[in-house]
Amino acid sequence: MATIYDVAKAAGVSPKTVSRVMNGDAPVNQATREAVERAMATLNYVPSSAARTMRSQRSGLIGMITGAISTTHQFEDAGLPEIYLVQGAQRVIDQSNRTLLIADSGGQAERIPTLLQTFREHRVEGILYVAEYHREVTLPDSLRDLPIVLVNCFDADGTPCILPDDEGGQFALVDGLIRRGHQRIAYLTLPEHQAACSLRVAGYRRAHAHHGIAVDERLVQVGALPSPTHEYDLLWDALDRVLKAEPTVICCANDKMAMRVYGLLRDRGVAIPQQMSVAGYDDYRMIAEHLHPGLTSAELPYAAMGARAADKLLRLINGTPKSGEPSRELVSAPVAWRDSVLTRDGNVTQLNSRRRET
Amino acid sequence: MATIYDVAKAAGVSPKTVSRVMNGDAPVNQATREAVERAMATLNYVPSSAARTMRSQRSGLIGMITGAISTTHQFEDAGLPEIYLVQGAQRVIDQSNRTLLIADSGGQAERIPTLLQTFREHRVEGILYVAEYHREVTLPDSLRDLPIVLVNCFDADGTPCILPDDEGGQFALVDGLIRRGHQRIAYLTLPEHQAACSLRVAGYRRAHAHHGIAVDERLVQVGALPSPTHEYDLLWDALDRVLKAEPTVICCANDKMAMRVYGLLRDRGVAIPQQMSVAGYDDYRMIAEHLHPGLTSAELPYAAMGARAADKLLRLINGTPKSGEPSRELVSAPVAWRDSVLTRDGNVTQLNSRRRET
DNA sequence: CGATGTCATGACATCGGTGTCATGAATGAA
DNA sequence: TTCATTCATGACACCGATGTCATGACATCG
Repeated sequence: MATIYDVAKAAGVSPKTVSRVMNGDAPVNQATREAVERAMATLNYVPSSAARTMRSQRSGLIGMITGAISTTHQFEDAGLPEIYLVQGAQRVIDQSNRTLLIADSGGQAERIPTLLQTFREHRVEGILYVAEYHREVTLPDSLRDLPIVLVNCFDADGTPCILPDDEGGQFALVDGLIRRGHQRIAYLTLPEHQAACSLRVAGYRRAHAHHGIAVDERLVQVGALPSPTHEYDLLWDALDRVLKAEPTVICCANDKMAMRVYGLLRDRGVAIPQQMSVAGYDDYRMIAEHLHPGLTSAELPYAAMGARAADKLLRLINGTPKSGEPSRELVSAPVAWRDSVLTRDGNVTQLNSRRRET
Repeated sequence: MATIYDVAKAAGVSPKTVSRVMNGDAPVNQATREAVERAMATLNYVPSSAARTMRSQRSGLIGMITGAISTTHQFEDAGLPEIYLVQGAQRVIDQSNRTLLIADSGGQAERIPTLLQTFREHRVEGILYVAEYHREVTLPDSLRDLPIVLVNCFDADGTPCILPDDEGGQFALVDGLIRRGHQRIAYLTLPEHQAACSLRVAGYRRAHAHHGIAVDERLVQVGALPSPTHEYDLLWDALDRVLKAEPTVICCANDKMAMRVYGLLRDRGVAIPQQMSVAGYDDYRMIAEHLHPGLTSAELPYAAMGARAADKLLRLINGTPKSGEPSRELVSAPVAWRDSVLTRDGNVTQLNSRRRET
C-alpha cells in the first residue's frame, strides 16, 4: 500500500507538500499540485486514517449503539426499522466528513460495555444511543465524558435527546378522523408501560377535546399483541368490548395491532372500511402499504430522527449548539391517509381516493 | 487521555511491558502484571486502535456495504430486514476481535465509490457486499484487491458468496403442504426477473415432481405488488385466474403478497384457512406473526446468512479456507408452520394447533 | 535601496502503540 | 561447574500522517 512518502518521491516533492495538496491548508504551486495529483493517481494512493487520527487526535468517527437496552426481546422485532434511523444519521454524518461506526447489541445488554470499549479504542468523537422503542433509560456512568445524544429515549438527567412526537402524531390522526366525519372513535392501547402508549392516548384525548367531543370511556380498551406471556385472546376480548360501544373507526396503538384487527374484524364478517374504518401507528410501510385495503397510519419518522440526532450531536461536538436549543427535541411527521379509513360525509359515506404521501 | 507511557510510568515499567500485559504475547511476571493492571485501571487507560493499526498494519475492521446496488427503490423497503444480517455478521466478527464498519448507500448507487474510499482509508481487512434481494451483480474493479464475500447476491466471476436456498425453502414448504394433504397448490409469482422468483417456482415444481403430482399450469400465475408502475389490479386478476383452477392453498412469492392476498380473499368472503390456506415466503416476523391467522412462511435466514458470510470472509482473510470449500454457499432454513395452513386429513380438515418455531 | 510580507517548500519532531534485538537472571542439562 | 535455555524486561526504531518552524525567492512599500 502506497504511503505519502511514496507519493512524495514519485512527485519529486516532500511528504509535507503532498499533505498540503490533500488538505489544502496552505498554498501550493499549480504545477506542483498537478504533479502530486498524478503521482497519487498512479500509485493508487489512499491516505491512512489511522495515521491521520494519531497525529491530529481526531478520529472522525461517530459511534451509534443500537438495540442497546433490550430486556431480551426473544419475540419482538421492534428494532427492525432502525435501519431508517441509520440511513438518516449517516446522511448527515457523511456530510461532515465523518464516518458512522455502528454497534448492535442484538438486545443483549451485557454486551454493551464491550461495544463501548471498542468505541473508545477507536476514539469516537460522540455517541448516538438508540432505543428500540420510545422509553426512559438510565445511562451508564461510563458514558458521561463523551458527547452523546439519545434517540427514541430520554433520561432523568436531561441528556440531549430526540424523540418522536407521539402525542402530536396521534392528535393529527384523530383530528383528521373527526374532520372526516367520525365521532365515535375507538382506541386500542397496549398494556405495556411505554412512553409511546400513554402519549398516543393523550393525543387521542386532546383531539377530542379540541373538537369538543367527550370521550366515551368504553371506546378506550387495552389490547395486546401475541407474545409468550399473553395470548391472542386479549386482543379479541378488547375488540369485543370496544365494538359494544359502536365505533365507526378503530385506532390501534401500532400497525402490528392494526394488522391483527383486520383479521379479527373480518372473522366477524365486518368489511374494512365499509363497515369499520381502521387506523394504525408507525406507518411501517412494509405493513401499511401492503395490507388490503392500505392502512392509514401516523408515521414514526425514524429517518428524520436519525438525521436530527446526528445534527444535534455534531453541534455538541463542535461546541456550537444553537442558542436556546432545547435538550429534548420532538420530531413530527404527517399522517399517511390510505383506504382503511372511510370519509363520512353527513349520512353518505365514501371511499377516499387511493393516495400515497411521499 | 492516558497513553501507554503514562501507564508504564505509573506502574514503574517500560511501555513494552505494558503492551505485553495487554496482548499476552510474552510471559510477564505475576507481580508486574498486577501492577500494570492497577495502573491501567487507575488511569482509565484505553489503548488507541489508531496507533495499534499503524504499527501492526492490521486495522481489525471489516466493512459491510448495504443497500448497495439499488435502482432507486423509491417504493420498496426491501432492505429492511438487513438489520438481521448485520446482527448475524456482527456476532461472528466480534468473536474474532474485529469491528464491523457499516456503510449504507441508502439505495444511491453513486455514493458507493465514496463509501469504498472511506473503507480503504480505514484499511478494512475485507468487505461484505450485501444486496437487498437475491440477484446477480457486477462488482466494480476497484474491489478486486480486497477479500470480499457477496451476500444475497452473486456475480459471473465466481466471487465467493452466500445465498439463501430459495429453491430448497420453497420445496420444503410445498412438500409440507402435500404431506398435509394438499394436492391443488396455487403459486403466485412476481413479474420481476429476480433470481429468488425463478428459484422458488423451481422448488415448487420439484416438490410436485417428488410426489409424482403433475402441475396444473393454471395454478401458477404472475401477480404483482402495489407500485407506481403496476396497480393493485394485477394481483386481483392473478388471484381471479388462479381461483378458477380451484386450489386448496395459495402460495405467495413473499409475505407482502400473502398479506394482500389475505385482504383480497376476504373481500370475496373466503375464510382463511377454513376455505383457503395461504402461505408466504421470507417469514418476516413482523408480518407473519401478527397477521391473523398467523402466516405459514419459509424463512429467509438473514441472520444465519450474515454469520456464514462473516465466517467465510474471516477465513479468506486468514488464508485458511476449508479444503474444498465452494465459492457459492446456500443457507437453508426451516418452514414456520402457522395457522394459515389447514391440514387436510382425508376428507376431514383440521386446524394446526398454534405453534412457533424458535 | 533596505525592510517587510507573502508564497512555496522542506526538515524535523511527534502522535501511541508494537516488532526486533539485547540483556541479565534463574533454571536445567551435561 | 559450565553451557544452553527459558524467563522477564528494556532500549530503540518505526508505522504514516501532520504541526511547527525555517528557509529562499519574489513582490511591495516607504
